[in-house]
Amino acid sequence: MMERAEDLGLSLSLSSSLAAPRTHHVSAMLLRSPEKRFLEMPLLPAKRSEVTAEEGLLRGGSDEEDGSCGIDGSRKKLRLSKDQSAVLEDSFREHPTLNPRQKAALAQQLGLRPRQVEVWFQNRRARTKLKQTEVDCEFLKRCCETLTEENRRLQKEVQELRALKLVSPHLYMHMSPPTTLTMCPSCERVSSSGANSTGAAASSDRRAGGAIISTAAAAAEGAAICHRPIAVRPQQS
DNA sequence: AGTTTTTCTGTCGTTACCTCA
DNA sequence: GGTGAGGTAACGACAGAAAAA
Repeated sequence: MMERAEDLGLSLSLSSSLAAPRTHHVSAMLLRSPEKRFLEMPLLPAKRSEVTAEEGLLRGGSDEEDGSCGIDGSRKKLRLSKDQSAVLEDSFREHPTLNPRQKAALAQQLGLRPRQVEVWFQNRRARTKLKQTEVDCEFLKRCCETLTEENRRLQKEVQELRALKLVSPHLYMHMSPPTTLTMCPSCERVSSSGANSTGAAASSDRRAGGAIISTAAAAAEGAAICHRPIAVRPQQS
């Protein structure tokens, strides 16, 4: 609450009551988004860069303070310096989420507004998640290929055994037929090693811990166990 | 102690600016 | 110089948790 007040003076968009920010956001949105603006305020300029300085103030006010707003009210896009990015990256590696104190300290250290640091972390988390999703996707694709290949191999084996049965039944009789093609019981959570992991780590949205847990990593544990048939074992009768 | 309201902070989806090929 | 793609800062909407009333 108190730390939140630090932001207050710097960004109007973070004002405190629920109703106020909402209405403020709405007006900001109307000024910012061409489509919605068209729906409700068709006379306003169509592009953000065409928004006047007065409207720029309505939009948030804080831009004025850091000089990121042009004379015409258009907001110049801030490009973080390499040093700033490096510090933020380091900080992110240390803790992907910031408490208000850390945020303020970081902002001060970098000469940015706390809101900017906050946004940077939000975007950084989003990027990390996106990347992880891509990795997960790639991994699952490979799993699928492996399973397909395995399936193909086993089907072939079955065909061969059937052929053998037809050609030389007596020989076949000596080797007891495979009774079952059993999938790993870990699918049913019986495995000793990774039984719990698949479900438990299914979600990669972990707020409190801050750590992003890979779904693929979780799946990997499960998959490594369950996609492999335990045995096609002749059963002694 | 339980309920409602407020505040804060997270994700998600999107926009728009900027750079580069 | 114009253009499209990709990266990313910034934003609004919304949800959920915690604190306050």
